[in-house]
Amino acid sequence: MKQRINIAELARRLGLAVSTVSKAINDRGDVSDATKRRVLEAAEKFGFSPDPAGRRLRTQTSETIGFVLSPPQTHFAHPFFLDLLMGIDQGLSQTPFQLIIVAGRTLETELESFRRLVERQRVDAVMFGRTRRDDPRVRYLQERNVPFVALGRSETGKPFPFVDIDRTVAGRNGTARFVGFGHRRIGLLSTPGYLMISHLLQEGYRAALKAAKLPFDADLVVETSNDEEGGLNGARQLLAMSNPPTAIMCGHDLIATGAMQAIAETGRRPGADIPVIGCDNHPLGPYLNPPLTTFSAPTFEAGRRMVELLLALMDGRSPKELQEIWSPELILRSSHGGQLVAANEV
Amino acid sequence: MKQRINIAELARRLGLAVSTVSKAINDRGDVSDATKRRVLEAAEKFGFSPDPAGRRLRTQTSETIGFVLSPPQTHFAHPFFLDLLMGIDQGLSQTPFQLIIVAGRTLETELESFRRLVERQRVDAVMFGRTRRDDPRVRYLQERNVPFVALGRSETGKPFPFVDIDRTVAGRNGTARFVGFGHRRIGLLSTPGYLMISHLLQEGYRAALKAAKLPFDADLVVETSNDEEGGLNGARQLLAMSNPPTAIMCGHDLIATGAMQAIAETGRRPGADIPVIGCDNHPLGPYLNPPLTTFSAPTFEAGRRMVELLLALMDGRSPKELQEIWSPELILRSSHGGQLVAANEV
DNA sequence: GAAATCTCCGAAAACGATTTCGAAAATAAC
DNA sequence: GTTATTTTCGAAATCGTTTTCGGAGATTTC
Repeated sequence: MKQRINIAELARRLGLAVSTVSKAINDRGDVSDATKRRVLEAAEKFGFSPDPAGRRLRTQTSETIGFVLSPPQTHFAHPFFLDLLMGIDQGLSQTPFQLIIVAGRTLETELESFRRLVERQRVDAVMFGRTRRDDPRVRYLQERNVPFVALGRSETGKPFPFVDIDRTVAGRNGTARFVGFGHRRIGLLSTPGYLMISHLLQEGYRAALKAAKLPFDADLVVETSNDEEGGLNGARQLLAMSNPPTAIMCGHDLIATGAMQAIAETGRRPGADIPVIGCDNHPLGPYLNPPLTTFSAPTFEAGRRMVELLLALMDGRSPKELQEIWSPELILRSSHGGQLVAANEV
Repeated sequence: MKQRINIAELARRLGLAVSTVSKAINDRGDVSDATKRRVLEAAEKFGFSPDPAGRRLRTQTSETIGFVLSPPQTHFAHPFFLDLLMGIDQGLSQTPFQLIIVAGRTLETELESFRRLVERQRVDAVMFGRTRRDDPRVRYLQERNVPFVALGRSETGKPFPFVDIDRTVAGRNGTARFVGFGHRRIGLLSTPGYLMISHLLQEGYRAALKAAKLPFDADLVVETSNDEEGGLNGARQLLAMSNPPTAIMCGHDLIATGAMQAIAETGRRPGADIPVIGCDNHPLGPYLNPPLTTFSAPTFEAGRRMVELLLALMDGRSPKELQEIWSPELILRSSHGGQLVAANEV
């Protein structure tokens, strides 16, 4: 292990005072350009960089932000989140902040993860996703006054910064597209409605039905887990109805994947016989059978933007002006069914 | 923001000395059970927990370990790594260590990420994956004497701890299975051979050929990028040969996905006409067309185990006894082709 | 050329914990 | 009851940095 040098030693070698060296390195005023240069060069030469422990102690800032992976993400599943992480990291790389991640184990202990993060580890800020309509995490963080930004909005508490990829437009436009193709009974496979994205998806779905003056049938929407298995089971349930849907809108590509499987099980062709649309543009979507029509989800960009919003927030900007809702775009492949009616989307 | 209390204030309220409180909290000897209990209760009551900044400064340990995501992982792709991360986090959750992750941007700046992590951020240890035959990261970390454990072995430097999911057996058993079905020209779609996993895969492939007394044809192995597109292009190249392979072994399920696409493009049926086997048990494998035969990759468990190895290493155990090679298991679905010869795997 | 004003630099005080080492109190030994 | 030994506690040093504030020395102003 190479010998490490501290600021006092560096000052000694330079014949300067510690304070001067510190100011030079942190570019605070009160030090001439000449000595600043001299210090910087020496720091480079001797491989000095301030020990974060000392700095943190003095400045009372950890220069870390915490990210909590929500419980249902455990085990495989969503490339989505990896992409989000990469975006966040990308954004953070321009700042002095470090990203520390922890995975919430279960829904019950999830808040505990937040507490550990802010009360023990003392991160400067927090990020998370999978917001819920009523979200205890939002309440907790606002109560303790810790800066945070979420992926997704919520109905909880005072305004907070977020980036939200709007599931309403996915629900509305997807459903409307089916309507345009002449479908009158459209199934919706969604994750539980307490999740914000699911709630919004269902809202969009209803809005599209209403616009088309179609009745809402509660039996046509089933809430499942956000994975292939959920899609499989949910679609089986829909298809077993006496009056089954003729098209299925899904809250996620993984759900759509399972749904197409279920459709194939009944001897019908997913896409051609029963069209399906998913959400979030899973990378393997184009390789499914048939290739999956879906809605875009620029997760990487969202992550990067979340960092910007967080920085702005910590810089004193008002949360209200730090809320962004992004519209996903329809990505047409072929699972959405025939080209009967060409362009009829809302 | 709730008022935070420090150890001095807690000691004052208890009528004890700071040192006593500290010892009680860290369970160092030299303090009676009675006062220890008293201190612990008071800490709980007043919501005190030691400021990590102070502790780190004094103990000269950061209690963080860094994980570097390798560059090619950027943008979507591998659920693999998320799973690994979850495993690592799971393992770490029993320890005082925090996980901080950074994403190496490009191969050139990757070492820079390591340097920042150990020289500036001063993590106590490091983890990474995607080892290479000649791996500068290994060299750097060993040189600086920082504890680390890798996912995958390497040919670089002195022994170090790792968990390796053995690609040799995937290459050998996959190829052997094709041989058992009577194939004599077997294609191999691998990632570049400087990656350890690819090198091992190719070794396994050659071993199987040798065992079956089949000639090795360099034209039959093509190195591509580790994603769907790589598989697509690689398989196109193989199929365009004057004497194309009749079966294709792939270094990853994503590659296999692209390969099956390429096969379908030529009007042949992947699986039935040209069988394909992948690696790493991608969660969507069962939903591909046809369902993908692959090799298991218990990434979550590997992550958890890596943490245990790391802890053992930091506890003074010799690196040599902290190396584990796990054999992946064949997961039969149907893309490996006909049941011509029933059970003929090695 | 003296006074006023700027520029730089340095001494010392935090920040909050852990750890060493010596002292006091409690217990044991005789 | 005195001494020896063990147990329990406390004072102070230390980790490495940033920041405040005062004081030289250089520069300008009249």
